[in-house]
Amino acid sequence: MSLSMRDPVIPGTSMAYHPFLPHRAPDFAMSAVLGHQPPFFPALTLPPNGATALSLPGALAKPIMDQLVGAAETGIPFSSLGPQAPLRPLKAMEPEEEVEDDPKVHLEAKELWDQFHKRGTEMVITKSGRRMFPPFKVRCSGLDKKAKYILLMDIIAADDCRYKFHNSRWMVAGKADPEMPKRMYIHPDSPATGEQWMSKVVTFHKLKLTNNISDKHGFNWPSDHAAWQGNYSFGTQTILNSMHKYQPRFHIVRANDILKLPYSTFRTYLFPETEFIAVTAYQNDKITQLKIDNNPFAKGFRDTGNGRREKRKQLTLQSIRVFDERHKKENGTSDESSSEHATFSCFAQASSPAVSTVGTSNLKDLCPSEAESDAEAESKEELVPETCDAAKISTTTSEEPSRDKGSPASLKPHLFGAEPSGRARDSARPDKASPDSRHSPATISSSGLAMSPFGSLFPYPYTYMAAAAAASSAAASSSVHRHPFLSLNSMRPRLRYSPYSIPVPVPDGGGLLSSALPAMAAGPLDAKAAALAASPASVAAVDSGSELNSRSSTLSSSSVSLSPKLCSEKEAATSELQSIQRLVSGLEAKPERSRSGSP
DNA sequence: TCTCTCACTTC
DNA sequence: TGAAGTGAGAG
Repeated sequence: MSLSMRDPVIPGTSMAYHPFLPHRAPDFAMSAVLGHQPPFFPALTLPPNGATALSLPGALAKPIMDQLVGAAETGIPFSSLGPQAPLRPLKAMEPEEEVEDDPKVHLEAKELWDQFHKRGTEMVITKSGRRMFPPFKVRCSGLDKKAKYILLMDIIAADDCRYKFHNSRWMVAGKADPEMPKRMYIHPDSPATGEQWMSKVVTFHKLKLTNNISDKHGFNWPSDHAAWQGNYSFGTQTILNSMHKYQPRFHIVRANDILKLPYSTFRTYLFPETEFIAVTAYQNDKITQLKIDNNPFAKGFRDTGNGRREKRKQLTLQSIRVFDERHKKENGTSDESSSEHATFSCFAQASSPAVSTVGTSNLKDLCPSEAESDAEAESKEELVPETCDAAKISTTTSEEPSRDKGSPASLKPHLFGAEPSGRARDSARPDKASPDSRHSPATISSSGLAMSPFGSLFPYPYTYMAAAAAASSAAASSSVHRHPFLSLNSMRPRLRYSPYSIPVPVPDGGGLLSSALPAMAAGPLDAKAAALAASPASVAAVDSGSELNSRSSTLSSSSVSLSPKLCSEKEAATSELQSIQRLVSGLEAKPERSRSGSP
């Protein structure tokens, strides 16, 4: 029983979406119901507001990443820190005075990202790790100045395809390779106050991309808490598959301690223009040139200057001219002008409303196949400017609350772009002022997304503008229909998504940590199980099931079998519970886990 | 396709 | 000054 790496891309429940999700969270929750405490949480006590939290005395405080990395590098198995470290329960976690926040995130250097995106951004991955360029930078606003936040970033597979660069364009070359271990990058300044975050551009330039599955820059969560196992690890390098398409995600978590992450609400933001294909060597010359032109470190390769590129150019200039002359005479024309847009086709298509389909999910719609004719490609090129214009509407995303828990049908316009998102949304939310031009005019409820019975792409403008996926639902575990833009989720005001909930009393007016989904609080496992059989309509009330509904209703070619999954989950739940019992009883040694994680 | 080394860059 | 970040290009 294991979710695929790409699972979070799939629209689903906010719970299922949670990056750490705890595909085994329900198991743990069940154990809690039965009175078992998670292993390594020696004296777990529940704070008065119902939240469950622990903190490490300073040891894991800021800068979190440095210390986590340090622990990893010094060979200290992080998983061993749990029982040995002086864990202490948060005694009286006073219900904080929680100032309402309404985070908005603005992508920095959007124009540059757009330039790359329309050509099909490539990011080089190496064994030792390469940085992203352009670097992922955002500016936050709307945070509670005094509250502390942890900012994170991860990169998820954008679809289920493997690509190849053929005839100057990216084409689908088959099904995606097996997923790599998932990694979450915690911004090294975390946690910091909202004021601090808002005072500067938050940059994730230190995150590196690698194709080295043995990479040692990752480490598991310092606990054998079931919810953390086998899902995400943390690290400064994220492992990707070459020739696969990826989508970076940005997360805001209101929490003053990293150990509260599993219990906290994630607000997730996607910027479609940051999508890219991982490569070990650049495929598209235009991307190479863009990198050279814009990356300071690549200055030496610019035409202007005395770098080796210039020297080399001079040396080969003559031979190139001879070749060009001959080539033109033979072909009469050059494909130079068309290749630029052509290379973008697979990117543009993935986000263009024009290619949304109604009906079952069709990979070919997501990823242009090689069989696609040039004529078709040409026609798609015309979409490019339009799509880009839509993208320019805003780079600021907002996690907007949704009060729309309507039926799937009522949400279809959001999903398929039948009408401008703002209109549809505004009509459903008359009390919500029209968003300004910088902010998302659209808000999609998680249930709506999850309930999409068609598996079609989310229209680009909508997804783009409503990228706030707070709680964003990107979850789910379908191996076929997954698209980050579908992972939009919003909830009724202030009802934020909690990674998983522990079934404890949740008093009204509780803090952030008490915002677990009611359905899950009532019994996560049961809720999930119920959701398995739920009809699309019923999912509106059971967020945790939306993932599954989405899966069952959208995948025509999915290999996922729901019932077996449920069975296996229950079996695993039982096994997990037994394991926890043994651990609590000290009868079982902690399993040593690979720091780099395993798929 | 991928890995490694190189010359060149920034910081 | 040196560590680290670049794409090129050979293999």
